[in-house]
Amino acid sequence: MTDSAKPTLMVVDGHSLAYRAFFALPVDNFTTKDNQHTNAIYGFLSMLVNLIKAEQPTHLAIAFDTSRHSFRTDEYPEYKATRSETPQEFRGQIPLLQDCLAAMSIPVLTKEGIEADDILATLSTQGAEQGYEVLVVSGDRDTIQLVNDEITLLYPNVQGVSQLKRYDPATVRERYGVRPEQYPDIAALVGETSDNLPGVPKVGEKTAVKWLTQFGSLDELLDRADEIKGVVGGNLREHIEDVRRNRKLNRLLRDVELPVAPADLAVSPIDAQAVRDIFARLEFRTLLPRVFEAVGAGEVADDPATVVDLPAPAEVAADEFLSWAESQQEVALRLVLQSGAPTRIGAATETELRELNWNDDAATSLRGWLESDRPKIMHDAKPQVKALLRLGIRLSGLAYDTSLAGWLLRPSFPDKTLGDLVERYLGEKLPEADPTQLVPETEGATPSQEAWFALRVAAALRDDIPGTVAAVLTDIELPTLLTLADMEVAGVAVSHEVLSAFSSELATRADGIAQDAFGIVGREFNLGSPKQLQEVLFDDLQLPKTRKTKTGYSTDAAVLADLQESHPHPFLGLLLQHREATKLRQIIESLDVAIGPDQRVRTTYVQTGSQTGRLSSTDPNLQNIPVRTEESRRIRSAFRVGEGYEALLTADYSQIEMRIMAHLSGDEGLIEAFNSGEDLHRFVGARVFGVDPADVTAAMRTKVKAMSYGLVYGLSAFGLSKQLRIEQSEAKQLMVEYFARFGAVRDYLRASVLAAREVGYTETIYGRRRPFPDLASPNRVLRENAERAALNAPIQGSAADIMKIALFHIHDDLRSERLSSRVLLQIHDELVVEVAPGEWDAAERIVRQRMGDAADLTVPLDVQVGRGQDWNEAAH
DNA sequence: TCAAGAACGTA
DNA sequence: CGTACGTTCTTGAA
Repeated sequence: MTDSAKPTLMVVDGHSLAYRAFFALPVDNFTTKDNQHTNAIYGFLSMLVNLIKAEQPTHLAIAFDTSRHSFRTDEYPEYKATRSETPQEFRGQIPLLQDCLAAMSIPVLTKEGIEADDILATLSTQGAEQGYEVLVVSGDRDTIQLVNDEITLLYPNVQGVSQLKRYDPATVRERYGVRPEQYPDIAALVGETSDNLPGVPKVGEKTAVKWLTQFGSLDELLDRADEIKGVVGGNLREHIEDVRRNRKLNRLLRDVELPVAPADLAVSPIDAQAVRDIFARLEFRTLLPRVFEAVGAGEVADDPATVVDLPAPAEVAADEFLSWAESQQEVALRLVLQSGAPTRIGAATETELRELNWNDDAATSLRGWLESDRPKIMHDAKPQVKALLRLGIRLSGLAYDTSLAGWLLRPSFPDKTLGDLVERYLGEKLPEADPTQLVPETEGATPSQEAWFALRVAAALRDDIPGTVAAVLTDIELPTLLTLADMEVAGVAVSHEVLSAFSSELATRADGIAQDAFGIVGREFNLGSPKQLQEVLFDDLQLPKTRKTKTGYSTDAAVLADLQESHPHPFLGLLLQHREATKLRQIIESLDVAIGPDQRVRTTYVQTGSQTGRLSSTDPNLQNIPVRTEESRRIRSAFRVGEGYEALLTADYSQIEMRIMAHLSGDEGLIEAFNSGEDLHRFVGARVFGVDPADVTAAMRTKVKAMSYGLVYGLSAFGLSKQLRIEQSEAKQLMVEYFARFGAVRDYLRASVLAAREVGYTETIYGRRRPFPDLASPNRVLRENAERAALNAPIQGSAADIMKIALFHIHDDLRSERLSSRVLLQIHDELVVEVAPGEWDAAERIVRQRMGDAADLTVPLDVQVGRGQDWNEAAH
């Protein structure tokens, strides 16, 4: 059908399609480390690449509007006047998008006072006349008028920019019932709300089409308007001038003077390096190969980004490796592990790669160098450090960890693998063996090659990372990493006997409760299924519907408690008890299977696991072992002192976040509270309620306590009222009283969010940063969520910093004093230490001193220490 | 088999 | 309509 010899001209309305992409793609996933939004750019380019690949245009141009001002607004100032202002986040992306297009050698066309669609109309008309197959890509319906046998319109679906609908004359007739050139007549009659062009009231597409068919043309219709009967006829006669105006404005200009003709738009080779540079800046990784693929395979082969010249690794003997490593200023190091043991070791400088199999001989030869302070760069060092520790080798000289550095730079998008970082910071591809193939087609990188990549990523990161953040890496994170490695290798002793006894007790109880519950309901069902539970609650038992969730109605504990209050029912109590028993059992079960042959449980701390600087703990998570209820603490009593040790020591910071708040806000009342030695909530309660500290009742204390804690999270009167189960007005009043006494706290919180909006990130006391692009979001929900998180981040993050500093100092002190006592667990503001016989006093001294002195705040850091044979006992 | 959602444990 | 996490289970789609 199409003449393959015919050249294809594709003209695109850049503005309208980028705008659609802007709303289609979540901004969260498209924000660079310096808070540049890129969703519109990415969405547009992604669509363009698909188009180029599918349509193979020989000639291509993208047109943009210059501003909202055009000859149409001159003629009719209200034109498009109702459109809300385009968000700043969108407008800022247009110049960058144009830079991308320039790098891809795609002409960008604009003309002052002319809209993109007029440029499209002019070029497509010229193209059709000059024998091109023309494709118009636009999200503006006015371009339908351009469609003819030579010109096809590609129009985005409602879903977004990924799907484009093809309009040729037949499709237009099918969809709108008229020939393409008649579409503007319809639009003139119906009007276009988005352009603020009102049409004839009560006239929709159907009527318009009927009239046009009847009268043959718009002019004819308007001339004989008095022939139309009824209300619509009157409306038409009344709005006849509007229709003429609409028709005038929606006619696209086909004779705009342009500096280029279709022939000048021939697709030309892209500037691979320029594309790589700007994509690196915008942090596009997956797009790069797609662009190269779309523009032709020839370009890909020549492209250094996908085919990096890997230096060849030199296989050496251990002693050779050693003498080479010792002669280098700084090397990157990589150990390949299998089941937690090294199998191969590689190292690299910028130009030289050395590697060998790991064996006893290698261990003997390399131990000295590994344990020396000679600087070593690694990626995700912790597992490798642990592997060496298990062999009795204590790695030292860890100078850089690219995984940690990447996380510090962008804590919200952890680039997990070295490959991720290589793509982001080098714009290259780390060769990876296909894990799904037994005999991979592509070779993966060897350990020294991976080290070589890590070395170069480290260099790139060192350029990017701000000074204070770099200090957090060296002064806090790297020493913490080495400490965590020891803690993870040590593990904590857990008694299977204690756990399994409790577990079977709970199983029996859960079964009993379930039977009772089934008795009440009259049938058996799965209590753990929210779906079945809803049937029972709202159908069988006829209880009122609760808060909605995405999939139905909530049955969470808070909701059930409310329900129990308003509509008491024995089933509800049983359900809650059943939940509690089964939950505890689950936790016990997962803990039990994690107990190793030496009776110890080993967690993995994920150092890059949070956006605030906290650690997270997985497999199993030892940071969420129950503690709230007396019964649940039986689980903690299964964590006990290990063989050869004397006691467990627990040490926790009391109210560290409120202390940081006092420090950061400088609130004199709060500072006094902490210096007075009085119980914090009692002191605050006395101030807020205007009574003597001795006269603060339990209820008063509960209220100010909730308020104080809530502050750190950015609570609202609504949230506070819900938490305390009091009227919203009372909660509001409580907040007013609170801030009347502790106003500097509110001032600080406000100022800190404001400052974060200015610079785009928050900072802890030590300079750890967390970006918050959404603080500038026009979307209220997003913005307010960001505000609460931004308010919390410096506080939670500073607490995390302080604990890390205390932690590695304690670890280092215990080692340097040649003590066998060791830190086992960190639970955000608490440490668990296993104390060796005779070392209690020394251990306690070190812990108290290092935790108390970890930071120099305007208020003291209070540390509570406990001792016991198990974790529960030690907590007292 | 996998992903999403609900629920719930901790600080 | 209060921050930060991880795990378990169910469910529905693949």
